[in-house]
Amino acid sequence: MNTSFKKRVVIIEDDVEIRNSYELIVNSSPKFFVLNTYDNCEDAIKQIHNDRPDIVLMDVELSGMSGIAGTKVIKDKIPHAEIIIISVYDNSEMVFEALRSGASGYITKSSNYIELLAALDEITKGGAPMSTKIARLVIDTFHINPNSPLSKRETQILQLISEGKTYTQISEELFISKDTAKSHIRNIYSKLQVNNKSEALAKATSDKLI
Amino acid sequence: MNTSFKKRVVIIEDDVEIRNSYELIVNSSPKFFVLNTYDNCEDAIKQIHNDRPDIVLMDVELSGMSGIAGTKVIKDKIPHAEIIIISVYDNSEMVFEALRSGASGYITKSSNYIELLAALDEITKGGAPMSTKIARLVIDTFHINPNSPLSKRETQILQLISEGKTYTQISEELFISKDTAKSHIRNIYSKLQVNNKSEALAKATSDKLI
DNA sequence: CATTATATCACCCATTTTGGATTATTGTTT
DNA sequence: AAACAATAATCCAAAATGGGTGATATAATG
Repeated sequence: MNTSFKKRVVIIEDDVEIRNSYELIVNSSPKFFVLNTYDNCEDAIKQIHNDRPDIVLMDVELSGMSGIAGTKVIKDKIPHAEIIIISVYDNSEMVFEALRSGASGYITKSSNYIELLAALDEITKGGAPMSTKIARLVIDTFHINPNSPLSKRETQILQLISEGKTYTQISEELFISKDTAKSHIRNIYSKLQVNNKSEALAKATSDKLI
Repeated sequence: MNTSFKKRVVIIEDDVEIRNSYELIVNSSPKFFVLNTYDNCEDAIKQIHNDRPDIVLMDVELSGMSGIAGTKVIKDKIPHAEIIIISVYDNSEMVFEALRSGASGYITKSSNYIELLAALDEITKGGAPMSTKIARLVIDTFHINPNSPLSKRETQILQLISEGKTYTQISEELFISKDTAKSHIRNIYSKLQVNNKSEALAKATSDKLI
C-alpha cells in the first residue's frame, strides 16, 4: 500500500492492550498510519530520527521517563512533530504541565475510537484537540480576577512594575512624584501581603490581577 | 410556550441583519431563547439585571463601549453569565484581550448556524467554544521556549526570582554564596538584555522562558 | 588542544528599594 | 455630614540590588 501521503504516527503507551487498540484505530483511518509503537519513552526517543513521526500519541503515566519529560525531549529533537497527550487524569496541574512541555493536544483515556481519530484530524488541521472540560480549564487561566483588592491606580502601577519599570520611571510616566509612586507600591504590598516587586508579581500572576 | 427550562440568551450586535439572523438561529433551538437584543453595550448593561441572561452573544466591534469593555462590565454585574465573543477578527491580541476580559468562548462571524448553536451547546456543557485555529493560539501560549538562551542553573534561578525570592533566599536555597547568586543573575540580565528582576520577569514571560 | 560556556566565589561602590511614621487632599458612599 | 478609600507627599534609616572587575574550576565543543 502507498502510505507516502499518510500522516506518520508513533504511539508510546505501556499497556499492551491499549497500545494495540490505539494502533488498530489509527491504522483503520486512510489518513494515518502507525510507524512504530513503544512501551517507554527511552526506546521511542532512540528511534525518533528514523521514525520521523508527524504525530506522537503519548501516554503520561509511564515507567522510567514520564510522558511529560518525553514530550520535552521529542519536541527538542523534532520540533515539527505534534504531540497529543493521553492520560487518565485531567486535573489542571497535569494538563498545564503537559502543555508547557510542548504538547498540542490532551485527551483522556476514556476517549473512544471516534474521539481519538477526531483528535488526530484536528491536530492535522492545525488545531488543538482537547475535551470541553480541558478547553474550559485552559480558557479560565486567561480570566482576570474581577475581585481584585487593588484600586485602579494600584493596578495600573502594578502593570508598570510588571513591565520592569523602576519607581522613577513609574513616577515620570504617571506624572507623580517618586514618593507617591512609592506610597502606592507600599499599599500594593500591604494588600497583597508581599514585600518586594517580584513577590508582588508572583502574587499578581497567581491571582490574575493583571 | 413554556420557556422556563430554556437557557436565556441576550444578543449584542450592531448590524441589524446579523442581529436578527442570530436571533432566529438561537430561537430555532428548543434549548435556548432570546430574551432581548441590543445594538450597543450601554443599553444591554442597563437591562442586564432584568434580563438575567445565562449566555451573552457579544459582538466586539461596537460603537460606543467595545465588546471587550462590555464583557468586563457584564461579568462584574452577573458573574455567572457566560459570554461568547463573536468577531470578524481572530488575531491573537484580540482573542487574548477578549478572554482576559472574561469571555469563555470566541467564534468568528463566518460561523454558520450549526456552528453558532454548537457554541451555545458547548458553553452550556461547561466548555469553551472556539475554532481550531483559536484553540491552537491559546494552547501555544503555554509552550515553553525550547531555545532559551539560559543555562539550566540560570533558568532555575529565574524561576526562584519569579517566586519573589531575594538574592539571600536564593543563595540559601541553592547552597551557594550570595555573590554567586548575584553573578548568575547578572549573566541572566546580560543574556536577556535587561537591568532588573522585574524586567527579567517581563522578558521571561513574553519569551516563555519559565 | 584551544576555546567557550558554565558554575562558583569575592570585593567595592552607587543606586534603588524597602520599612516605618505622618500628614493632607480628593472623591465616594452611607 | 461623617466615614471611608484612594491618592499624594515628605522624612529618615536599613536592606537589597545593580554595575564594575576580577578569579578559579570544570565540562562541553569544535
